[in-house]
Amino acid sequence: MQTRGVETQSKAASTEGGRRTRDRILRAAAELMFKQGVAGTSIPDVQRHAQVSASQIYHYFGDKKGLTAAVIEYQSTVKLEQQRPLLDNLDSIDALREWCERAAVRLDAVRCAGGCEIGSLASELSDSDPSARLGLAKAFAEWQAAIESGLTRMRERGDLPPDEDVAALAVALLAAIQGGMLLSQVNQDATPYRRAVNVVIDHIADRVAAARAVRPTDH
Amino acid sequence: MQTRGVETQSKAASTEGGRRTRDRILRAAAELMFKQGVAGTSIPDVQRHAQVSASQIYHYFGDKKGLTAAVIEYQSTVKLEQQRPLLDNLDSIDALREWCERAAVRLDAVRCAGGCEIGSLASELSDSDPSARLGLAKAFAEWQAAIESGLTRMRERGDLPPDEDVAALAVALLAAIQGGMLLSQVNQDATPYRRAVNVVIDHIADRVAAARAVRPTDH
DNA sequence: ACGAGATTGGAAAGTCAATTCCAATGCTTG
DNA sequence: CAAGCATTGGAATTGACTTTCCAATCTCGT
Repeated sequence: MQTRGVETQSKAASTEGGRRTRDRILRAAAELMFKQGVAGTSIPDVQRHAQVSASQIYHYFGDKKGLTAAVIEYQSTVKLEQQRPLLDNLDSIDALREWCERAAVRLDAVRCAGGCEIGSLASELSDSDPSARLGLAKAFAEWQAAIESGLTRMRERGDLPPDEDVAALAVALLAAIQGGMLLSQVNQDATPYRRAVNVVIDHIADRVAAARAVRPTDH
Repeated sequence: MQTRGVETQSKAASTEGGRRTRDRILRAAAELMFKQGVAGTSIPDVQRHAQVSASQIYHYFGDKKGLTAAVIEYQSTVKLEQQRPLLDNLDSIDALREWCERAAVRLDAVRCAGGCEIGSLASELSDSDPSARLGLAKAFAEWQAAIESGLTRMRERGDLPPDEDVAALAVALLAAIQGGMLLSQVNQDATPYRRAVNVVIDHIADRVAAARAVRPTDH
């Protein structure tokens, strides 16, 4: 429980029905804000999509900013949870490739619409909504930490050179994912994403090879 | 002169004064849309900033979509022109580093606000405005072509292996730039951008080393 | 069953944006 | 200079959106 300033805070639901309503609103808002952007999503839009009245939205989320904040938190946790099994085991080249390819398949499925759920929100809100920016920074940090943790294990295991800057590699991979998704979104084709990500992973693979060269046969 | 559909087209100015007005509007709109996003920039905003009346904007650009399209074209050409001398000579590791570092310095100067002029527009408009998407895709394509062209020269010169996939490297660098700028924007710190870009350039440098290994002493 | 708080519907206020319109002024060309 | 088009100012229209408000209705513990 952090100290909050004047910011609006969303209220939890007390009853079962309320919980379902709140959830319905959140899901609808998340979907719409992803597909049309935050500014492009009006409260009436959310009302229609979630089949609720305006008062319900304002009851649970205070105002649009509160709803947006809730959507950010929702998307962050959802994306993290979806990838949890993979995210916790990014300690091999194959695992990295598998994880990134999973995202590529999703891109294909939606014709690259929307790009990254978090990235799109970040681009739209970072400069205008400081508290949103913090939430998004946290989401990216968790992602980065997951990658870095896997790379660190590889380094400890000797798959990467002892002096390898795994933090830089993690940032580079995250950037490749975000930038790749943006390029794919603009081109409506997942190829740029795949290329960008694969180049970075190739680079990591080269580092693995470099580590092997020093300790040729360890396992 | 391309075949246009129902799209609004911006009208050129006939008089000198008109030209200056049109320019003032364009510059103001570009700046505001960059700093606040397209949706966050209203026509009255542009009016105030450019010191013009509403009719002048509608006179020269038809409607907001037309103004947005003009801004996209404007930003594309401006960014390209700004970097022209560097862009045309991206045929060495040093040149690549210099070019990317130039952007990093700009990021520092604005505390990473706004990210990339083109990237931000791309993220906001790609899914909602098809013709904007095309314009942005073109801008990215020109950038990618410039990088690829430099890398191709390096390959022809023997600085890169003959079978090196320079298109993939170019996309990867562009993605690192875009993704890195996004991460830097969210974190209000240019470090992520620098790390992401440097990792990719390091990778290219490794490839140069690989090419040298095959033809040790050529020059 | 009763009362408090939770939840809901829907109207209404207030704001602001996009766009249109028309009248006025300026410039250019014959 | 006079007609004609370019340019400009500013009001008016229209519509949408955010948010508030109040009067129901519902739920739940006691």
